[in-house]
Amino acid sequence: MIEHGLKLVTPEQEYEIDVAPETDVVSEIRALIKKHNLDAGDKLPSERKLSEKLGVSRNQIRAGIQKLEFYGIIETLPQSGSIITGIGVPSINTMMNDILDLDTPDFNSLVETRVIIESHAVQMAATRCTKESLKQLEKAHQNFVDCITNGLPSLIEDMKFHLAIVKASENSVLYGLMKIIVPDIIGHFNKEDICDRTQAIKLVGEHTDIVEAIKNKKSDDALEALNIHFAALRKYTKK
Amino acid sequence: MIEHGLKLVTPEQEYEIDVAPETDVVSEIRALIKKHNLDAGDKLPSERKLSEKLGVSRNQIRAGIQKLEFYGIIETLPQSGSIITGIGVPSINTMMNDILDLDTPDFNSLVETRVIIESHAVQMAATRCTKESLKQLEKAHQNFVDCITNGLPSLIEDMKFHLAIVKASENSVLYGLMKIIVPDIIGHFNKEDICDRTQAIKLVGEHTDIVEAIKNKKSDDALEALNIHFAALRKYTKK
DNA sequence: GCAACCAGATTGGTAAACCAATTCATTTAA
DNA sequence: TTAAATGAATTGGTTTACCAATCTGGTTGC
Repeated sequence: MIEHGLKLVTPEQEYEIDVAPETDVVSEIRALIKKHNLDAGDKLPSERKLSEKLGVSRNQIRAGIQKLEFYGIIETLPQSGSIITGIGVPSINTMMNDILDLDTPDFNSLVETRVIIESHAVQMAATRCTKESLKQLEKAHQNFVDCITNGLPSLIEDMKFHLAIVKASENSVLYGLMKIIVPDIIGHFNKEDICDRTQAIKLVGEHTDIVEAIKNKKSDDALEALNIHFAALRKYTKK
Repeated sequence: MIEHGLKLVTPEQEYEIDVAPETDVVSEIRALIKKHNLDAGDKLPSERKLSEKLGVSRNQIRAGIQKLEFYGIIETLPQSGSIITGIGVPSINTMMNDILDLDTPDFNSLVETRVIIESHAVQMAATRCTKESLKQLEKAHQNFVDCITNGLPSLIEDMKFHLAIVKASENSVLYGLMKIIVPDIIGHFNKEDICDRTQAIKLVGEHTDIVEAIKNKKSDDALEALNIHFAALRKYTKK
């Protein structure tokens, strides 16, 4: 059964890459979001309005919205409307469970993969990150620090920081994959509910080291700083 | 605009991991596929039949089928029915374009990411692959060899082989991510249409080296063999 | 015997009507 | 003046019925 997941296509068939159906409803809606500068939390026009505005049936609008919802870009509330979440990350939990036959996407695989991605990303970031993504990285770092100093839950901000690292790698695919993984990481950590003040402060220092290394274009230092960061983190989770 | 992709959630909210709605239609259909031992090419029962059988409205059935179709698990033909493709890999092309605002998911990022994933996977496979996944790897290798010797297009089988390597790493997440990437790799390579007999034979040798290294649990050798393989491949694509 | 053909049943796709929950402006009572 | 109450309008969700393409199986004509 599982092997079916491996089968890409029978050899004699031509492999058809599904090129997007062009003026797709999804694209239209996305364009509309962009055009109206809709932010996270804003409401989308009602399905009927969209149906009329885009000149397609409400069914198609609904299909598009459902897809967007699956992506995690919007969330639709019954009898109320669809709002923009700005999350935009499908959880690999459900996705993997649907695509593969994974019974339990194990945490070790998750962490292992995360370490692989970030280890490369941090070096790539140090060698080639742009001014813009560096700025975003520092901003994410600052947000994390603020969270810690104010005693607020910092897990999300922590992941955002790490996401910013991968983004700074300027590798769009790697960034995309990281985005797919992140919700699962957060989910697993949330279960264990890690929150230790002294540890948190240590994390800030480690984050700072990483940022500094990237800023100074020291690829090796960045990797080392990341490894230190992960070592602490790993020991902490291996309880 | 793009930054929205980074926003996971506003700090004050609780992060809600979407646990699957249990007896989802998708799961039911998947269970049905498994139960009836449906293979690729087989037809799914009609929407109406499914609706009656599962005791839910046809709309829900349609939604589930659409999701399955998005996953690439099934394909639905108008006025005919839905057939099982067995592909089961969503194209990151459309997905990334929808999730992020990537205008052009660049090929370099794709290859770079692939190299990263496989480099680790091949080592992990050498150290910890099971008898079962090793068997699958060898089978995939044999399929590729057959394709080459028969002069058939081998790109798909090639990717299946590499997929089998990652699967042998016994890291489910890494395997999942690889599956997401593969269609795009195939798509890009298809455009360039690489098919050189002498090159192909060389590829077979390189594949063999990789398999042997994994079989002998030689992690370093496996990585080296993979690097050689990629070096040739890269030079070839860098035209 | 065999191929072409032609209805009727079946399919996924679509549109419209309906439902219940929510929203929101207006009214009403304190 | 303010806050609770109300009801019409609006929302997403669901059901229903219908459409056109397809498939199926038997019949017809050669």
